[in-house]
Amino acid sequence: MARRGDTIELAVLGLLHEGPMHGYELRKRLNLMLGWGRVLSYGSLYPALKKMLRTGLLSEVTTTTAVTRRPRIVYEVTEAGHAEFERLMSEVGPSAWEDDNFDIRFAFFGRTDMEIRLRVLEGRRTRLQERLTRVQAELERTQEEVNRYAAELQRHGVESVEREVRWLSDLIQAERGERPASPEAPAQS
Amino acid sequence: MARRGDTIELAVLGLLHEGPMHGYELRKRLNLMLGWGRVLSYGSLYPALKKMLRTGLLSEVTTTTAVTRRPRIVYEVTEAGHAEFERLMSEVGPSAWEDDNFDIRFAFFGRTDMEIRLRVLEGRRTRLQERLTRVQAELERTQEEVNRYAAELQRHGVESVEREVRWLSDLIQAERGERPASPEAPAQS
DNA sequence: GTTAGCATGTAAGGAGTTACATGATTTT
DNA sequence: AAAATCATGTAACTCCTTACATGCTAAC
Repeated sequence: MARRGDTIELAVLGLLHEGPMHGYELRKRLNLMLGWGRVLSYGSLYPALKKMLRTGLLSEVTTTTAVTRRPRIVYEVTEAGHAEFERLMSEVGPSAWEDDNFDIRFAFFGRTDMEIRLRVLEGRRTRLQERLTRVQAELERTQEEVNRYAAELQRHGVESVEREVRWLSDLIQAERGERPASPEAPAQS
Repeated sequence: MARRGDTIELAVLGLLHEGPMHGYELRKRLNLMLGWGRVLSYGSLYPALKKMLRTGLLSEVTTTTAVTRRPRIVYEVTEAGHAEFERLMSEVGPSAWEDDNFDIRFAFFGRTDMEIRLRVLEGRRTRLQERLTRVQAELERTQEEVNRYAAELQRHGVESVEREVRWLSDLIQAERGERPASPEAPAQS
């Protein structure tokens, strides 16, 4: 099962699919990718890369091409790495719905089946809708709210989540429209 | 200076202002408050409360009222706690702009000056606009983007941030309109 | 030739989660 | 009387950041 911290691993495997890279560049691309607020530090990237070398998901590229370059370590994905990438991308459980995990997974959607994509999108949508229901119920219960600002924050929060739900719905429809969907339409999981 | 982890402290001080509470209830209210995804565990709340007792920000309420109740520990804010709350709320540096910190601060805006409110709102808006500019610049530079899904994610992200910027702008205008603003209008910090 | 940026790492520590441990009280 | 929920805590562990340490290369 995918633990929370597999996010970096998945991102690295996905990025390296586009071609071998060294750590410094990986960090830049990564920060752009999951870059809404979060910035990944060297202190967590490099150890992660080393671990992935140890566990055989990555291998060092033997720098045959240019001898003039300084000693930087270029990584590429191994067979085992590809397998792991596919295993992680096929996870459709809660770990795929958390914010960071979802974003990474989504970015690499092009390399999964439509069935998986739909399950992840629907899973996240359901999760968000549950949150919405719970918060709105709670809001009614505690309408003692004398606090204008707290109320405004809640309102804006609800609106943002509702917006994301609509976004997900559009994406789901688009996925379904793409191909006429298989005979046994997978509407409910 | 407010470190990242002062978030719980600020939230607890702010919530207890409404009246004494015990840990279990604080957690429920807290989770509702910063509850978009994050859930605070006992393992971090109780140690935090103990620490705040030690440092004198909170005191245990001597349960004079009901003797029938079971042994639960009710906390209230001390003088020092009130002072610390106000100190934290007056911080207008980067720590006030981070997502979680901002939300908590915003929820307690009713207990600060308009000047502080404006500075925090404007600070966050500026921060978001910077991010936006950086990401959009980066998007133009790397338009090699063959990846539909990654591009869609970026688009949605940009839109969300733009929406929050508009929200902040509305709030800032509302703050300014509330009172006709002081003679020396504080338009720029 | 010295500053700025590329590039890789390690050590210490912060902040919080999970899992464990315990017991009282209310509900069924 | 059992089960659910209220209520408080601790220990171990995870993930990550900050700060430190190092050295190469390009630009000025």
